[in-house]
This record gives sequence, C-alpha cells and structure tokens, in this order.
Amino acid sequence: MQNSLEQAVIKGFKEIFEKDIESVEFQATRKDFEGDITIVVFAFLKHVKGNPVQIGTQIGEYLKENVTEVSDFNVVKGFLNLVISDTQFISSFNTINATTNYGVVEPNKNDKAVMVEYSSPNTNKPLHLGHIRNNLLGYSVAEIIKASGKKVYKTQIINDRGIHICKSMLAWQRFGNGETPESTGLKGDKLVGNYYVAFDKAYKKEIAELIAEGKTEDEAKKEAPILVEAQAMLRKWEAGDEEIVTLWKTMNQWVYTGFDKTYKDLGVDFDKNYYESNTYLLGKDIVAEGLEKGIFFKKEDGSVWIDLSDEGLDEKIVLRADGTAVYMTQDIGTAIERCKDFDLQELVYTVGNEQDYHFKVLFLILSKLGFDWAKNLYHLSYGMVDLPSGKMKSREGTVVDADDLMAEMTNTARDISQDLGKLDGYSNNEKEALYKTIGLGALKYYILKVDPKKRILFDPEESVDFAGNTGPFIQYTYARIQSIIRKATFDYSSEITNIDLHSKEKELIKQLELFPEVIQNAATNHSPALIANYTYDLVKSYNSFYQSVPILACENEQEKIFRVQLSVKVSEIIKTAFGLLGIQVPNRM
RNA sequence: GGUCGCGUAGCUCAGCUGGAUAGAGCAUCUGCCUUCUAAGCAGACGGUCACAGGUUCGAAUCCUGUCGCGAUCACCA
Repeated sequence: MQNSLEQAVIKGFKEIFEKDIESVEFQATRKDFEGDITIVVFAFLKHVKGNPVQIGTQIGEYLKENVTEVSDFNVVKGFLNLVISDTQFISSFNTINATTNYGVVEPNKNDKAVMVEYSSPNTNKPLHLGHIRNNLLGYSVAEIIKASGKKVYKTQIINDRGIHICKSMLAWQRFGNGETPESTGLKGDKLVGNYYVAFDKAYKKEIAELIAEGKTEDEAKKEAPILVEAQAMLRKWEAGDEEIVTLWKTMNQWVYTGFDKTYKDLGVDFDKNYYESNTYLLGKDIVAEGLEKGIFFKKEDGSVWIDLSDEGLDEKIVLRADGTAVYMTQDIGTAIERCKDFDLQELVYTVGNEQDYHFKVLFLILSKLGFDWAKNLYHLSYGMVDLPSGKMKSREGTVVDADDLMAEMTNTARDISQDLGKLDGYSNNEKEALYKTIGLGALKYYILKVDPKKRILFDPEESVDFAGNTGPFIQYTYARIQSIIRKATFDYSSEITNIDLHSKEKELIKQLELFPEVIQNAATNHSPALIANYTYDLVKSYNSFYQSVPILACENEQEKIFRVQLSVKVSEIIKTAFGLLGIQVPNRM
C-alpha cells in the first residue's frame, strides 16, 4: 500500500512540479485528524520552493484523481492526510486473511545461520531472577530472528569448572554428611547452592580468625585454609584426580537435573550446549599465534597481554603467567570453535551490560587477529535486574529464586482465577495448567516489555500486575476471541468484498498490516519489547472494537462474517506474537 | 579519574531512521455487566521530556557541555 502510494506520489510530483524525488515520508495519521495515512510535505520543500499547504493540496488532488485507493484528503499545515477507501482496506484484509502464518518468514535454506547464546549458568548455585531475564531475552530474540526468516541455533556455555565449583564441592565434602537430592528431597541445584553458601560462611569465619591473629585482611583472604584447600582441589581436578572428578561429575549432574526442571518450567530450550570443561583450554594456541604476529606482547613474568590504548582502552591480559587460560582466552577459543562448527552470519551473546567492556575487547581482539567474521559478533547487552535493596547477591541470600518466583506467579494467578470463578467444567489438571500459563505470562511479559538495555527494578513486595498493560490482559483478549470462535457455528469462510467499515475495523486492519514489519524490526534490533508493545496496541484496538460493535449479534450477515474473520486473525497474531515471547495463550480464562 | 549506558506524569514504561497539541498502564476520581468472558470498555486528573547551549522549516529524538544514577577499568568468570 505504502509502496504503491510512494510510486504514485513520485510520478505525480514529476507531473506537477517537473522534479524528481527519490522517496516520500509517510506516517500514521494522528487520531485527531481525518485520514488513514499522512504524507509529510515539509520534506518536499528541498525540491520545490513554496507554501507547504499549497503543495500538499496539489499532491492530494492528484492522488484523489489518479489513485483509486485514495478516496479523500485534507491538508493541515505541512501534513497531507489521505483517506483510504473501504474497498482498499477490505482487500488488504483479505490478502492478510489468506496468508497462513502471517508475518512469519520461512528461513532460506541457503542463508547462513544465526547463533544465539544465552543463559550460560555456573553450576554452583540455582538460577535466579537475573537468569530469568537473560533466558527470556535470549530465547525470545532467537525465536524472533527465526520468524524473521533465518535459521537459528540456540546455545549456552555451561560454566561447569573452576574455583567456584570447587568451593561447593569442598563444602559438601566437609559438611555434607553424604547428603543427596534424594536423601534431602531438595532440588539438585538448590542442594549444591546451599554448599556454596556454606563455603562462604566458613571462609568468612576463617578470615575473621586470621585477622584476629594479626594478619591483614588481604593476607587473611589469601591464606584462609579452606580457600587454599579449594585451590588445591582445582589443581587436582585439572590433573584428572579420579576421586575429585567423580565428585565433580556427581554434583554437576545434580545441578543439571535441577536446571532442566527450571528451564522446562520457564519454557526455554537449547540446540547445543557447550561445556567450559571442554573449552577452557581452547584459545591458547591462538594466543601463541598472535604473540608471533606481534598482536600480543609478553610481560617479564611471562603473562601475555594486548595493548588497546590506541583504541581508547587499556591493556588486557589474555594468558596468565603460569600459562593457564583466563576468561578472555576461553572466549577467543570458543568463538573460533563455534564459527568452525557452524556457518554463521551472526553470533549473538546474551550477556548483562556489566560485561560490555569484556565483549568490546573480545570483538576487537578477534578482529585484530584477522578473523573477518568478527564483525558478525553481537553483544546483546541488557540491564541488570535490581531489587529495591540493590544488587542481588547469591552468597548473601538476597536473590529472588527462579523456581520460587514462578511458583508465586502461578499462585497469584490461581487466587485471581478462583475469585473470578469462570472455569466451570475445567478439570483440576486443566485449571493448574491454566494458572501456570497465566502466571508465567504475567512474569514474562513484565520482563520482556521493557527495552532490553534498560535496567529493571523488581520489588518482591509489589506483585506483578495482572491487569492493564500485562500478559494476562492480552491472554484474556485471546480467550475472549476463542469464546467467540466456539460460538460461531455458522460458515464464515466466504470472502467479503462489499461492506461499509466501522472506524474500529479500519483501525484494526491498519494494525494487522504492521505485523510483518514489526517482526523484522524486532529482529534487527534484537528487541522482544517491540513485539510486546505491538501486541499490546493490537489488543487495545481489538478490545475497543469488541466493546463498540456487535460481532455474533451483528444483523448484517456479511458484516458478521467479516467481524468473525477479523477476530480470528487477531487471535492468530496474538498467538504468534506471544509465541515469539515464549508466552502461551489460553482458550479460556 | 578514564570509558560506556541511562535520566519522559506520583510509580512502571512507549515514543521507529528528527515531524502535528509528547502517549499507555498502575494509583486517584466518574460512568458502563437482562447483549459475544468487566483480568474489559469509555472518560477525568496528571509532564519545564534532568539542565544549558547548538544543528534546521521543525528536536524527547541528532551534536557539545553540566548535573544525577548505574556499570566497568582484576593473572574472577
């Protein structure tokens, strides 16, 4: 529509003013004015001197005469408002209506794939609210990119080794008395997390004792026996000590079983897992190569660095003095590994903005090393989730646990649903599934509707809303439409061509027309928030329509059919859009 | 201190590559269930878009500076 109008304006401009213009600026007509689409006349003043109102009027007259879709126009200041004919709206709807999976583009088999990394947890403690944002974002961005027409691989790198893992292991050895998830009934990740906290407690106690004996704080932190022992354990692990490796495998397995449950509840999944225990040695060869090429340099103690002061950054270590890998070394290695494993056009890292600097440096290093795919790396940097009390700290127990939060949301949904009591005829299982759908819908929407880069303040005291601009509001609209569909027992499949449209119907069709563009936009901007906001606008328009006109009770048969078709299409788009956010929709609620 | 990000209604957030009188939700207040699900609809109230300059026909949006908040600048990951 916009395209053909643009061509018409370009043609008309040439006829009227004998000037060539390359593009036309459109925008949606503001509600206070008559019209459906608006051309900004100011932009033409570069090409033709004159009064914008006059120019707008001339173009408007031309369009009204030569373009059948334009039924009328008006000019306000420099804005040319065009009224689009009902016929055009109806034909546009019929095209949309005939499209299955409207808005979603099938991947082109020949295109390279996109890899989205997200979650990437440590295996020493349970997932918390921060991980929830990460998971929802990563999953949703992956789904959006997929819907925009690309092959996508979802992946995570599991941080399954290192000193922090040994801390939990050591604490379990010392204080665990052989506890297991089975013996305690605790979820595996929770059990291991408890020992991570136990380690910290013991560690702090030892530090205090050492300070009391006259050590400085720094000395005490380095010399505390339990830490020294954890370090020794890490060395044993790296040497492949059988006992330690067995314990490591056992405890990690507990954690994985726990994570699987959380991921399943959250509704996220992965196509491929990478494990740090397999990748932590990667990258060292590359560092050696880079050293030869003179990209890196060696300090006296043997550690290897890169100097990025030309780029306005600092020096950064890429290999320790003892030759072991640091975070950066690994990330260089895994990036190369992934680009070997898959033919990628983009690699998205879903990681919090506290690591902005790290990724800036990582991408720069890879580029300096001569990998031309370095330009395809993208850090999806998102803001932290903070509590009113500040940052969440697992060691201090100030975290909002992922499992607990999901359970609370489900409970709230249950309370509200039972109050409203609209679920007669549903079995208990159906009801419980619904409470989960609604509770998680509220949580996911709450988090995803916010621009990823902005930080979120989460107040556990103030529960997430279920009314207004929320997931349940949108789910509710979907359920209402399903109810209409159940009651529409007549044949509404015939194509309608000749009816007068209500302004709310036109409004809705305009919204529907935007959907494909919104998906593309959300994909390029890596922003589920754009999908959430679009869906909200669509649903608001629909509810207004629903309230203003009868649908099943409509007396005109043609209009009734059209309104049902419109409702069905809206519900399909709600379902598709929410699917991109990882949110399910209910048939009743 | 250097670098990066953020600052829009009492609160939570929209506002696309600059465009008309800056929009929603929550909260507060009014109406609307004998009609398709009231988790809804219609309306009222509420803003110096942090501040100051600049760019231009036009700036919440772009540029510069100031202030405030946050992150980061580890042989942690």
